[in-house]
Amino acid sequence: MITPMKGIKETLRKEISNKLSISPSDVRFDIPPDLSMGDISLLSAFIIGKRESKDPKKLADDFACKLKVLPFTEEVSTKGPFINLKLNREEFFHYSQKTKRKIKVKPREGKNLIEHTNINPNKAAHVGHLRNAIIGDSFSRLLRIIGEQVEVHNYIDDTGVQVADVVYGLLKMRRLPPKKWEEIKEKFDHFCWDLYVEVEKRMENDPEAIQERYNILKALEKGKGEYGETGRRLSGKIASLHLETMERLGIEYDLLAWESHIISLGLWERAFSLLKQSGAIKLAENTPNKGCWVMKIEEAGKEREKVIVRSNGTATYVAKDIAYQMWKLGLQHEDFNYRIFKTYPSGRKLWTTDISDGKRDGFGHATRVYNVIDMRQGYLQRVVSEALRKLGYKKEADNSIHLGYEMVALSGKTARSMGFEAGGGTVSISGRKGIGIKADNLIDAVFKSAREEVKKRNPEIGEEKIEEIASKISSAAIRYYMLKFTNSSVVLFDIDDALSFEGESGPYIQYSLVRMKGIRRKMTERGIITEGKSKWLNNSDYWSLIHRASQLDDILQKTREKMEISILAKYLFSLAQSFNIFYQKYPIIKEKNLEERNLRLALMDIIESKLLIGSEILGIQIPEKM
RNA sequence: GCGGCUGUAGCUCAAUAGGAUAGAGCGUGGGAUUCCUAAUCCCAAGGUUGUGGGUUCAAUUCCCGCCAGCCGCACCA
Repeated sequence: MITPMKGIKETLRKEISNKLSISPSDVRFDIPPDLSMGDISLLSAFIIGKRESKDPKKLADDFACKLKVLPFTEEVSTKGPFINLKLNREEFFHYSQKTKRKIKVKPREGKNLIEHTNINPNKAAHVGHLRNAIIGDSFSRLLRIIGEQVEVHNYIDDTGVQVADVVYGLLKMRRLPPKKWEEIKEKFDHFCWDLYVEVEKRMENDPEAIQERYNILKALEKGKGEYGETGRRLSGKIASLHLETMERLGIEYDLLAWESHIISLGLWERAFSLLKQSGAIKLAENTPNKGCWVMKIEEAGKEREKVIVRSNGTATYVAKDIAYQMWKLGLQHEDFNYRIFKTYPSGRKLWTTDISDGKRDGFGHATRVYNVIDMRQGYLQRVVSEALRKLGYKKEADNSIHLGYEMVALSGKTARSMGFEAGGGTVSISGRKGIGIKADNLIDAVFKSAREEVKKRNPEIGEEKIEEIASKISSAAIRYYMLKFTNSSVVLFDIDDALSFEGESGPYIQYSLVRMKGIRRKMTERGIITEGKSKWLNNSDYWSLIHRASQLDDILQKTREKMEISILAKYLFSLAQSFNIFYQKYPIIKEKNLEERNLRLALMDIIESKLLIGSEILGIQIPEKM
């Protein structure tokens, strides 16, 4: 239940359950549709009435009588079965003022390991990858702001087929070994994007190429020879380019974890023996999977078999994932070495796993692991967690959390504008076919459009400053666009919508905050000084603003619980909107009445504090001017 | 075939654990700037919440059937 001011709600819950002699879980709050009815509504009469088959209206009246005196509360009334509380506005206002920067969500114990991005290091990142990284990054920011321990990992599959394919393309189709890569004029990952499409076409009907790919694949695991070396250079170079792309949107990581290191560490061997020992997997004898090690999975009352180890003895993708998930949760003995990969301008250090050199450090050993992966992987994620359960790690299985979201597809209009076939409907992104919008290109386009806008509005500002502002605006626009949809909704990526700086968008929130800054600046310029304390003046517009602002803590808690950043995004937009409406009606600097002016300023401060907390989580930076 | 998700305004999406009058943005039509930033604000039009039943004081929300769409169900990653 979202109600204003989390702290007050908890006090009320205790008090009410005492006075009515009902269980605290029967004390359920809501917000009345109109604040003239009350500020918080109490739904207990419904719940208890239903359970004890009593008339809820009578119960409500009865309860209301017993609740004459409550903390923070001025008036208790009923409307049918609803019990509505009116808070003492003056008291609430001062409380809000005092606590405007505090976050009252209880941080959970233990370390959260959040793994996101995980892009195959063989070609440029596209808008689908952006959704992943932005959701993962915002969720990390949320937990960190709440005060929890967070470690962000980016797993890099440098031994997979996708890398092998581009190695094939570079060496066999283009004759471009690493030392010739500087001849490539285009951005390297963009070059590989097109090359990958060509390779995929070749692989469709060239058995020799397919055989060669298999040889490359084997070489990648060892990391030796021309193939191994090229693969290492390729994935290293592209992973770095991905990091640069993400940095443009303010996304940073703590650790890069390389699949090749996981393999050479031998995590799978230990997991394999544990799985055999515990009986979690069995050697199939009669089924179609004869000769494979399989795990029985229960799905909708039916038993299915999932192959974990192939009949040729090699481990499948899920198998390696089980082993690695165990490492993340501290269930493996072996550990990597680590060294610093790069230092961000913020001073934050990005580490990388290594095996040959470096030192040991305390990565992993997480209490909770959030794997940010799209929903198509839901089945495999369940298999991983089920494997942990079968190994007896029940708690760890519960803490292996799939933060799933739907994929990004191109809207028909956008797909056609880029020259892709798009019947009437939408078009799925496909790296293989080269269908998609590259992340860099999107960022460039939004940036360019933002720069024009800033220039137009602020002709006096220098080029460098303009670019700084434009980059903040474009980043906010893209991030908000990717965060405003619920996880379960497929994002129909529309380039015009993504380019928009108006309406429900990141720049809208920035604009509101920039205006607030502007008001404060103007006041200083004009030498207008406000007295320390502001007095509460009753006005329902003022009140509804405070009421809305005070919901932030509940929103944060719910966002964490549901792992649904869109809840916070929507709330921040509506809060910014409330301020804009308020501001239109109630000027601040112009206001002659000192008490009114001071109060409006105080309200602005409260809204600003809440918006700043939220913007930090969404990864929206606030420019000086817009 | 089995399983999952989705179906809400012209379009893209919200709607808290079943709550009071289903809300935003875009688009459309009209309006607001001598005044703190018009990337803003105001007004209007726009809905049988896919469909048929059921549960109840109350259903967009829960249950069952049907229709439509998307996604999984590899000895691919």
